[in-house]
Amino acid sequence: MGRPRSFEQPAVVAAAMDQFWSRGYEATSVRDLASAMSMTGASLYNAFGDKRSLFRHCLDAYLDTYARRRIAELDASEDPISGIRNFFDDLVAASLKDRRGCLLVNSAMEVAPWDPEFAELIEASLREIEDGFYRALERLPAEPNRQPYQDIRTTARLILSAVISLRVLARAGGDRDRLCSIARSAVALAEDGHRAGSNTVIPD
Amino acid sequence: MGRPRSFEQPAVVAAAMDQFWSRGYEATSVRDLASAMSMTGASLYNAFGDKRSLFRHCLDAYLDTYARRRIAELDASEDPISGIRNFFDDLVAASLKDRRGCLLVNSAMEVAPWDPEFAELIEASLREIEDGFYRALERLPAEPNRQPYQDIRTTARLILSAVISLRVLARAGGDRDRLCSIARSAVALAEDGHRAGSNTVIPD
DNA sequence: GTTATTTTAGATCGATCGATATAAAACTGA
DNA sequence: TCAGTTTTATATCGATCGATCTAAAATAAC
Repeated sequence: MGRPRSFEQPAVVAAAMDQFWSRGYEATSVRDLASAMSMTGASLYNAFGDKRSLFRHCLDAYLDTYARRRIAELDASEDPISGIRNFFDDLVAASLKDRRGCLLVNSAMEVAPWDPEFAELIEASLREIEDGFYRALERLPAEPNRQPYQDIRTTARLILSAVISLRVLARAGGDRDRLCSIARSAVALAEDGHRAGSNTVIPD
Repeated sequence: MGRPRSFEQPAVVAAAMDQFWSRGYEATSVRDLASAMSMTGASLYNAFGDKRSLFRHCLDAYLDTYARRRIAELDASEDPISGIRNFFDDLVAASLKDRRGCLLVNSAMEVAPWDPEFAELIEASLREIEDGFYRALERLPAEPNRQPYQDIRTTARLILSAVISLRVLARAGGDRDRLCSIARSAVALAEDGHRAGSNTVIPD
């Protein structure tokens, strides 16, 4: 069986994830990673293959720890509207406390354009989040003072786009007002239904 | 006077801008830049100081060539609503043709968190765009079938956030439907007024 | 205890990073 | 024509990049 490992995989992956999250993929060196993980470079390569594979582990861990956790809470919410409101309350609070933004969105910008495999994973993950909003909107009963949704899928996409811009502005240093404005508009979108779609944009 | 320069500044800055736009700041090497600009590294350093200063020139050129041009067109539009619609029509078309996204948004993600001076410039530039939407909304006359705006500033911010998420998804490979959904919702926001803001998010 | 296997630690690989030193080349003004 | 000035091209600086090699350390199986 050989010599046992002196590190715990979840802990060192979390440490690596923090580095990628803060600095991005390119700007994080293997030595930065090894230092943050309290490992030597040789152990890192032995355990994870290379920098790219380690990043894959980190992205998976991020999705399980953060993104899917929030979606699961949304699915478990009794009232979909308050579920979405809680989602954004949590998102705004977390984004103000931690200015690194969202590893998934950061990677969509930096990694996806140059790595088709990661692009596919990121696209699928964004779709997972979108689907979470879709399921929440589906659960909404028709109410007299709410307009019927023109297209639940479109509304879910708009709520996802609110998440994205909120995360971008959070990383870029946007203040509380900006983040709350976006969060409020996303919640209002879910509450009121939306009237977008009546005017075509770019028919070609 | 000495030997005259054998390059034209606007042309080589545009070439450098394309590199930063495609690959980002960190992943673009000085050799990449020199090659794209058809200059030697020495000439590059002689003319622009260092990599960071060259990037500053590129960001300024981007703002003048792209961002401010669109805002100027919006200001010059006869009808503010069709001005905003044209803005997003142009944005969607450009984003589908060119998958690099927006250099300003890309830099907000990669550069702003680590460079306070660029963070300030980027924040001010985003504010410039927001102010363009603000001026357009201000020009809108009250109409019977449109709700009065609760807050023009908030609406302008939401339209800016639509621009941002549209640009992020464009760079990450989002399809036409996604981009058009966002563009439509932004135009609808301007057309209808918005009802966001009734529910407080994150009082603390 | 011995052997086999795996993980450690430290040194180091060639390549590339941003930046510069040196000197030839190309111009202006006298 | 020639001195003065600036830009050019080439070569290279020390540092760091991702990745690997060697060998010592630490375990399990026997």
